[in-house]
Amino acid sequence: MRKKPRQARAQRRVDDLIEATALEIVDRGLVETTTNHIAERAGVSIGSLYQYFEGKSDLIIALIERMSAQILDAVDEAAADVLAADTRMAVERMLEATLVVVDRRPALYLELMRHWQTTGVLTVIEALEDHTMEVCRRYVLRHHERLQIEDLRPVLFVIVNATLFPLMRYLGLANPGFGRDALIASLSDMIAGYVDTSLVRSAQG
Amino acid sequence: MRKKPRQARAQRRVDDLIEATALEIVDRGLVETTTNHIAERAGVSIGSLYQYFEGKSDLIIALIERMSAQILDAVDEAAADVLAADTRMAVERMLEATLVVVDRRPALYLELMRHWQTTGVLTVIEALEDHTMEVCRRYVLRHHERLQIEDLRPVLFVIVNATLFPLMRYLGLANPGFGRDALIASLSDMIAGYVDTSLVRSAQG
DNA sequence: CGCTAATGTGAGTAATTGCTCACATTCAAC
DNA sequence: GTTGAATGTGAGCAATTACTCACATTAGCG
Repeated sequence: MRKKPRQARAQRRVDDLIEATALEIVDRGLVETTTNHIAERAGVSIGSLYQYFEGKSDLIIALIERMSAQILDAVDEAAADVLAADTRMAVERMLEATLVVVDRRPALYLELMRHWQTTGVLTVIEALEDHTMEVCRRYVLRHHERLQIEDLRPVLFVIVNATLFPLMRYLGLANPGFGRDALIASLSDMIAGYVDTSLVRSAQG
Repeated sequence: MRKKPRQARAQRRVDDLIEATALEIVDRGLVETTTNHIAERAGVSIGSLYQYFEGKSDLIIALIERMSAQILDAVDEAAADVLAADTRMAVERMLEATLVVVDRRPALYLELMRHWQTTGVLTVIEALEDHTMEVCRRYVLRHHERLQIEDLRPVLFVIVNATLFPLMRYLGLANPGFGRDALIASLSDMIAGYVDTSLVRSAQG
């Protein structure tokens, strides 16, 4: 951000610009969204936009940071309830908690996820990934007697990404052919089966 | 494609343009790649480019179709060898076969995968997804006595996407922190655990 | 009020894009 | 060789982009 707003009026401008960014992204798509359009939609002159933001990606980063904070909160809240549960229930609860947040602005989350490799989006995704891995790590350590895993890194990587990406891919499907519950059930089965069976087995062998 | 090349010279032009598209994508990135740059790199005038291609996305589609054909061949070849094997081995072999193809032009595959939601890329991804699902379906049917699954659709969806995306995410990491073998092993464990344990169990229950 | 800093404006610039079209060259069949 | 179709050229147009800057307005404070 270029300059911090010192008056309430300026803070409102900044908020309006970020909200307009969200609206434009939903309507036009991330790539076609331009600074001029954002300013117009926010009812702000293009000059003011450049007073507070470096440019398009700066605006997008500000937007995503707000959104990811919501997801992180939801994940943490769910994690607290779930640390003692069995693996399948834990995964299911975490997925559902995430989807509650996403459901508030599904089109926006979807369009951003479509371009998850864009600078800015990726940074926040990685933070989310790290955070989720940390939650998983805590879960595994809590259940260390049951779950004995030599190298956690690839395991956590697979668990997080094998959940996150099918989920977002599903959300992008116009005609999935099966319900969201079936997806969550399948994912939970898979992760639980992986953690509870393969890992213990490979730790024994 | 706008007009089909009738002479050998024109066919060479078309090939050069597609190859130049690949080179430009690797050097500049998919978004920054422009028709003018592609034409210049191919040593072809921009006018000729528009004689054979509608525009940028048309070129990209042509490129990706060539690439996906290679992967589909590799998948089919591996599938034939693997239908009788146990689940873990089957998954491992399929992943390795895919990676052999990707390793021929890793930067190109990576950059395209980064933008997998782009029109054109997505179409080919979906074809690849469908094809892989069909291979999985054949595997499950072959082992129907061992694997009894009620609704295959969500299961196959999860299997394919939980494998494909972590794999491509891994390839995009500058500093993964663990080896490719560890990734393949983890993914194979997960899928095998899912198919061999959870599914059979849920079919019994 | 009067004054300064903060805030706001939007026409305009420079750069880049996709793409066309009038024209030049080459091929292949006769 | 002639002729017509296929192929090739690239200057340049129209549209769009990010972004600037000279100037106007407003807030806050004595």
